[in-house]
Amino acid sequence: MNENEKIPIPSLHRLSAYLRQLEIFSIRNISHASSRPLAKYSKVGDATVRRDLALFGKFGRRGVGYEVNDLIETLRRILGTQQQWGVVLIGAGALGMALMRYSGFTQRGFKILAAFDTNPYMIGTTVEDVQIYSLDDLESVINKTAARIAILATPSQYAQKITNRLTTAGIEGILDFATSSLEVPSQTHVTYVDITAHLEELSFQIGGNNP
Amino acid sequence: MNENEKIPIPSLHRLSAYLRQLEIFSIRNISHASSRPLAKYSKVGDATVRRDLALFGKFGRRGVGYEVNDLIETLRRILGTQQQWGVVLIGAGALGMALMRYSGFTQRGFKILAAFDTNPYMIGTTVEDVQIYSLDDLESVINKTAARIAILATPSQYAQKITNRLTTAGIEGILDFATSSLEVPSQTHVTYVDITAHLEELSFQIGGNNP
DNA sequence: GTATGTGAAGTTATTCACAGCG
DNA sequence: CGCTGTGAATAACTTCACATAC
Repeated sequence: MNENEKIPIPSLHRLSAYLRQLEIFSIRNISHASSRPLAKYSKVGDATVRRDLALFGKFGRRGVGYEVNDLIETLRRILGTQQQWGVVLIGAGALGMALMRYSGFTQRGFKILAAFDTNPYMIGTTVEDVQIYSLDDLESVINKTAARIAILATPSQYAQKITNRLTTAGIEGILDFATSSLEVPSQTHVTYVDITAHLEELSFQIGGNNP
Repeated sequence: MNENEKIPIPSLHRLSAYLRQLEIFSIRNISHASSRPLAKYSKVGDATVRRDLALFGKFGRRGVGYEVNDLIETLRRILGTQQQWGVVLIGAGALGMALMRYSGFTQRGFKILAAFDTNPYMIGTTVEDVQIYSLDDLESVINKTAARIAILATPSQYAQKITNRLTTAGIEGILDFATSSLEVPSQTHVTYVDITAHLEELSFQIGGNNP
């Protein structure tokens, strides 16, 4: 309801989960969904779904639920993905390639505008219409493309130096696949994808149940 | 301290973060670390680091801090990654390729023993010593290799059916890159990596600061 | 009848603050 | 004196439960 209220991070992540689920409902031509089915896929109660949405407004109808396509639009507006975000990808190795080949980003509001690498055999080539530039051209290409988000898919040891260049060049958000924590100016946002940490979570949980 | 106490998931994830940081300290030959530097890289206070570790025991020395290599060993024992876990990879597309080529898993206790795909041109080939099998052979290879963890890197629409086969075949933990939520037996553990959700988090945070 | 939106209650997680040990 | 380990306090998050609207 109050747009300026502070949003709990767990709520924010669940909004993405609701959106994924709603997109599936939409494809199946399901026109309405109540909080119960939306909750089912997020390991929370239905009250939490309603509470999460209530952080931003009243979108449901009592006795009916939420209109699927409306709520999709609303969530995209909340998350800011009704507009298309320009993204640059640093590192065109195996992971970078996988990201360029994944078409889901574009559908969801994120367009990879350019990729960068230091491998001279790659520079100048394109992958899925994404041109690979020399890392030397990082600043100029960011400037030209007006990209605001960067995905870091480089070896960890280069991550901090590249991050410094990215923030100086005006990048406002960084998604980091490297495992070391980055230092950034306070106005820059960073989020981490640590696949190993997820595997460790599984290892712990499996181990704990097998004493 | 109490091994059977329930561990908060956020604490568990931070243990992985501490471990990453300690591995870096170890490489730099830093022998001791106090809770402060470990906290610095996890956006929490130093008391939280001590609290997280206290869930499992007393590992520090007052006035000194924690012995880096000892704590690495302790965290690996807690997380269960002193042993090597056998992992199967479902889907040898761009993402699966990237995962096979990433050497960090093996160093951290996770060994990809086999990969599966439906593409006949890939079946029978190997990538980084990992053999790619037909999806038809899923059960027999899981049985032969005794893998306990699976990584799902297939298109979303196949994820649930494959998951059913995985759990029947005895897989105990699943790391899912697909975006739809999986139904699994209660004893099976699942964790999700949703890259789009991370980008949406950035979009929200950048948008919120630029009204 | 059904399902939202929300005060109140309950639960879980984090931080404070300091005694106590090296 | 520095830093851990932890009881007590605080903050954050989730769920309950129900009045309210369709």
